[in-house]
Amino acid sequence: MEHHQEGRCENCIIRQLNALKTLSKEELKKISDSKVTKAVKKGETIFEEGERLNGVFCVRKGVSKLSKSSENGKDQIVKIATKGEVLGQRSVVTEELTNLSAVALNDMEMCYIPKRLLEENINDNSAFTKAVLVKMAEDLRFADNVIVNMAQKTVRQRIAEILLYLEKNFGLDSEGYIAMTLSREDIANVVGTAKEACIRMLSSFKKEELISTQGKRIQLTNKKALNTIVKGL
Amino acid sequence: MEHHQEGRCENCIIRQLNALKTLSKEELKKISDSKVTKAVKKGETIFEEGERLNGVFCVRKGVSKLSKSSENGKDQIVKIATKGEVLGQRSVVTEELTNLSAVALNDMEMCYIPKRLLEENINDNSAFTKAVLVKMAEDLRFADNVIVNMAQKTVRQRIAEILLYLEKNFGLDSEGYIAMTLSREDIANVVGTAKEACIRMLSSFKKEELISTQGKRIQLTNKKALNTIVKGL
DNA sequence: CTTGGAAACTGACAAATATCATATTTTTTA
DNA sequence: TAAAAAATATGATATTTGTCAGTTTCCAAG
Repeated sequence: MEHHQEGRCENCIIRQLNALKTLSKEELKKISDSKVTKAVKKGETIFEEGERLNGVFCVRKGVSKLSKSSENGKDQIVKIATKGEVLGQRSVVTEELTNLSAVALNDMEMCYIPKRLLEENINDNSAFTKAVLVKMAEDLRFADNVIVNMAQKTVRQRIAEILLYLEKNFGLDSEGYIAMTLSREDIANVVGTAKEACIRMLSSFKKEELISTQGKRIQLTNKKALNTIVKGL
Repeated sequence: MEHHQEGRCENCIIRQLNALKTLSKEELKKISDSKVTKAVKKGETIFEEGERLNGVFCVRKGVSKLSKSSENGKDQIVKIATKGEVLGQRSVVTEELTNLSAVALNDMEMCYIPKRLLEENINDNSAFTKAVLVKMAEDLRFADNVIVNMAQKTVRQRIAEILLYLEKNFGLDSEGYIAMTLSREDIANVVGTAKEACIRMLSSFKKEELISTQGKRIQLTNKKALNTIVKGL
């Protein structure tokens, strides 16, 4: 990972999205002075399960997957984090080792903010703490929903769901394909199934004319039907 | 549900376990004066998915299941909450409708603390906010682990796991059975499978002499083997 | 007690998913 | 651009899990 100083927190786009927005100009200045901007290339690891984190990473650009490997060696992607998301918050809050690994899905740019700068705010600035809390509460709700989906929905339903999710969150490229491409294996690791089962289901969707593909790019051609599948009909 | 004033927050046992421990005597007094103690009988609903909560529930006694129903009508139990747990925190923090339903698994006793009393502290008392935050961070880590288990482990592994979990968390009764009895259906709803599959797996464990049962009570007779199963061998 | 209803259990079968083997296509790199 | 590597695709088969249709056991109310 390459490091270089650059940009001011006061002007940071992601400030609109995360808890930093509750901080005053002076507080931000302080953080800005010690934060480090890092560029991470596609495929590189940002941190790994079990590491001790001494700070958090704000995603400025690019997309990262947060995953955990189970005893049998398979990876489970728990979350896909994009611009404005903060990685490693939980470990910093609880002072525990990381529970998840973070890997860049494309070229990324992120700010590393050392823990000690945040600790002051978490301990004394309740507006900041509350903003972090609200974010975590939302993450928890999201996680609970994922649990229900994993437990109660079929692979077919879950794959339909992630396709709609990807299009909704990343939009389309100039040719109408979902702007974010995940490998079939990553898709499988998000929905918790085998790579082959995932590929097969995509083929089936293709035959049913719900999607079309070009290489790893996917286009949703019948969203209404996909939505119906998600609901289990 | 029956309501009656009773007990002081200053003396509350659960104060040791949750964020209330960060509050001063005066702040606790204030809460104590407006909180309401409620008795909830086995099977009764504490709140239901989609309700607006105007406060939180501290569990003083008994056990509750937190569940969410999926589109196909099945229930998924996301968490089992016991003494010291606070229900409804997330909805109060985010000002959203509840995401989960809470139902008593046995006779319970809980304190209802109106939202407005907590809001003051969440907004101004950063030690309190941080305590709530840390708790939520732990819940989130737990939830991420559940996602991985659901996605990557077999029903056999997950049932072995919940049996060990129940024994570890609730201990044994006088005859060596797990002190907390869940119906087979509830167990199925925790591990995300059909009731029949759950019953069959328990029968199989019985034949393999890993457990023995009496009615709905379960005794673990070979924990080492159960642990091995959880790890996938 | 006894008895009616719920919960637990079992069997048979269907459907979904995993696994292994291999072919084909796409992407990367030399 | 060709060769190598990686990703995608598909077939065959085994395993797991779900569903439906019952029977048996348990337990609480009368």
